[in-house]
Amino acid sequence: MDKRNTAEMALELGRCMTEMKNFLRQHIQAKIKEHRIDITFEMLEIMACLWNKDGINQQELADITIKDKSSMTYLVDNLVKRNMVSREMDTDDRRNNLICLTKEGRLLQKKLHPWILEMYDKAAIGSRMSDINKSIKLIRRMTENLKN
Amino acid sequence: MDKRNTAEMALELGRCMTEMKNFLRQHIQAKIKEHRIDITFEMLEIMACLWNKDGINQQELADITIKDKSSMTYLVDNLVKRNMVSREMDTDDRRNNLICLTKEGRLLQKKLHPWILEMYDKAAIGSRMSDINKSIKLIRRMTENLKN
DNA sequence: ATAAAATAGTTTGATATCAAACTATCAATA
DNA sequence: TATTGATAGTTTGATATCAAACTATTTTAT
Repeated sequence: MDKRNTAEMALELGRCMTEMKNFLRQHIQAKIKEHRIDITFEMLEIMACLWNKDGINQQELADITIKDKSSMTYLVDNLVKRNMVSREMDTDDRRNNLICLTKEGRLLQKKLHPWILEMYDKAAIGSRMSDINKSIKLIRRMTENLKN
Repeated sequence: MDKRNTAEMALELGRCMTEMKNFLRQHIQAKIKEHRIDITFEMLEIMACLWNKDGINQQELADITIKDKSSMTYLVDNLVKRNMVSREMDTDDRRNNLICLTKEGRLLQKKLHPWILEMYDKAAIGSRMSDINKSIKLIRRMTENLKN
């Protein structure tokens, strides 16, 4: 596909990114189903953050996952219902809900986290770290450009 | 942000991509509001396809925009309500709905399309076409890896 | 010290997405 | 030509997103 100018290429880049995310989503959904786990892809995104760093607040989770804070209320509600996390009051700043993994939440990590990393590894096959890094920088610059 | 392995970098890449898309979305939404136009970002994605090639069917639109075909039914319904497009029966293959721009749809193109391209141009400032192309290839390879 | 601004979270209603089941039409083939 | 499979589109119900208005708390500035 030959694009004539940078605008068209940026558009094509956006398309690829969406396509990749969709495939990733489908794969992970399939794996979740295969493991008979009652959770969605979006909830799993939250869990993955917590496996990395437990006990952070909803806003931080929203920033990391690039989601709206009202979506976060919704998703955390659902994770609480599934006994994966609990909301703990932050005594230092009472505006915060600290989201903490339950025992069940950590159990899920053992089951799924290695597999998720493996999936990303698979995606990255044949790509040099320096090249991935360049792409990250490129996209970050584009985002910055849009901000101004 | 220093990542230790390719899996983490692929993850970070995904994050950047989502972030960029969100910013783009916000900018475009703001512009739509400024112009007092009754349309959403998602509907505009469809319109942009049609400005490029009019009279294609819903499945093709879904493939280009990476959307579900049921989402397409929904979005085209809404564009028809707004008099931006019409559904025309394809006499060669009666399974197809050919989606055609109305006069109003083409009028919107004059108003918004140059501005949208300008927005992508702005995003691409400071990036070489060859670099954008490398990123596209990288992401396409990752998607291919996931397929197998 | 207090008023104003910023931040975290919730709620609401509109919009969009997704998967799965369904209808209608076309294509392949035996 | 009759059956089977593939494709385009719709419908449904569950899920997720988004913006905007709102409450509660904390921070900043006067």
